[in-house]
Amino acid sequence: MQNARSRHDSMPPTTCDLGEVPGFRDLPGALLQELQTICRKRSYALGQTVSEMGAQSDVIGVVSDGILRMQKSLPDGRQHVVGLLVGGDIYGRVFDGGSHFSVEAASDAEVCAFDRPKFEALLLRSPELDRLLLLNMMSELDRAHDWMIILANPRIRGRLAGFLLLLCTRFLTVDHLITLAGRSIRVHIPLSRPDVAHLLGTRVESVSRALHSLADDGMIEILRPDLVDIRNIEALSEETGEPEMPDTGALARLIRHTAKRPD
Amino acid sequence: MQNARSRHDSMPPTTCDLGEVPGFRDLPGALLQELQTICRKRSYALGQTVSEMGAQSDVIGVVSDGILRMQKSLPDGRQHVVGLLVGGDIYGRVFDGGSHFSVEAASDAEVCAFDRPKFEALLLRSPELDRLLLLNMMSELDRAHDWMIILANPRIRGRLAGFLLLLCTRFLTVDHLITLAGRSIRVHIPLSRPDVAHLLGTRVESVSRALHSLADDGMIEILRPDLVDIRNIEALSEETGEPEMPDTGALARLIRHTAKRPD
DNA sequence: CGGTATTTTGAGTATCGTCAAGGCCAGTGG
DNA sequence: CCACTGGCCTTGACGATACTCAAAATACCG
Repeated sequence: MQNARSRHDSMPPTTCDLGEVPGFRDLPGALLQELQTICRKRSYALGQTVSEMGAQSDVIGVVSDGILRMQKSLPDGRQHVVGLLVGGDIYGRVFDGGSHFSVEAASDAEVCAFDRPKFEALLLRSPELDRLLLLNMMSELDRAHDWMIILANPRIRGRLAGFLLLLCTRFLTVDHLITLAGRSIRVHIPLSRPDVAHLLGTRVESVSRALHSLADDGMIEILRPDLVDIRNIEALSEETGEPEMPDTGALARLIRHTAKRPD
Repeated sequence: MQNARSRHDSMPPTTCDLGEVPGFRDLPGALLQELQTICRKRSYALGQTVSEMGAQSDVIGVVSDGILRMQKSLPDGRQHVVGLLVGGDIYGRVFDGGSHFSVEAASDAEVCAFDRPKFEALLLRSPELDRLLLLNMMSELDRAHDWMIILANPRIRGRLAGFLLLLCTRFLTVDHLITLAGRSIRVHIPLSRPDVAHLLGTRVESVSRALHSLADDGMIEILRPDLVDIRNIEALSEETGEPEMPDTGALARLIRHTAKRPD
């Protein structure tokens, strides 16, 4: 973690192009300009700490590329993942409210970092930015609820199925995490087994077994530990028991996409 | 559900006293006045539907008394609780963002209902109100994360312990849900067994067994199915495995409160 | 007091957690 | 270059836990 260049500057911080970031690109030009002036681009390598839980980092961040993970630090030193952040997502304790989690890079990632006081000042002056933040918060809350429903599945297989489907729907638009390979959906899992296990409330062995169990039933194919092909998304969806899928629309499109090719 | 008076008017709607509601009582007087003029008090009986998931209810609500539950409706008709709302909590799809859940009364409850367009207009003019909403959202998100951690506990006993502790810390300031009886904490569980079971990702039988298991170990005492005394909150806290408790401060105060009386 | 719904208990089975061992891969140092 | 180390993933065996099904007991309501 300290071996290469130190903490925050694997790359020299520069202004970043917010026009590229989903959500921000629709903001009025003048506001965008102003945001540009108070932001610095920062790059993080996989595993680097972006923001500590305890310390008041006084930074508001917007993910511009890659994936970050929110996690709560447990007193015993372990970390518990409570969510993932992708392009356009905002983190940081605005107005000192909530957000008592730390942030780590789940892949090589880039963020736009804002000085908190300046960001808050701008927030008070700009209804558009304020609204963006509010909506962001709301969808974050929605996603947390989706997580809860997945976690509430009594069977590991079901939880894992829900997890995979969540990755599909959430990361469909993002990056190179989801690709369509033939008539199956290729999903990259941006978490290590221990993290997945902890997130799903189980152990690594169970995750491994459940994953291979799904593979044995032909629903998925395991290409690498962190790369699986979904061959039968409908079966996977039924596996969750509760067809309460996040964003059924996107899922439906995916299904049609994969079903379009006969045989 | 339709047997008594119809949907929204068990009591004639009147203006409500926002000065009583936590969070709102600290708002500037002028703003409070303005809020008063666009709100209507509504009363709901236990089990009544406050807000449907699909329908754009065009209402922003603030809980003034009692407990509501947020829940997602599953296609198979069942409902999955994803959170509880108490005095001061805000619900409704502001700016049409997120919040795709329905709301039901978990007890007899009162809410202040705002007309959505008017509320949003006021929101744009008032930084204080906006900030209140944002902070509310953030703490809601935090709580969802707490739920996730509880749900991620591999053992039912642990999940149930976390659930009880969450009730303690969250409802400490609220209503008559938490009372101090002798040197133990009396907790009212505002959910039926099926709801608790579904929320914790298990079955009613397991909930019952886990509850009685905790009782056998002397950590709690079951007075009624929905009323338990916590006799040893520290043991209960350890039971969760992950001392990642929500709001350790309030918990600590509780512990001190119960520990103060020697025998 | 009876009827219904909810909660609890019981028995059997499936699932999952636990412990232990082995394979795979990357980084390290000889 | 290669053995070594450590982390991660997988597999196996066993015991504990939790789910399923069924029935009894309790609470709730008129």
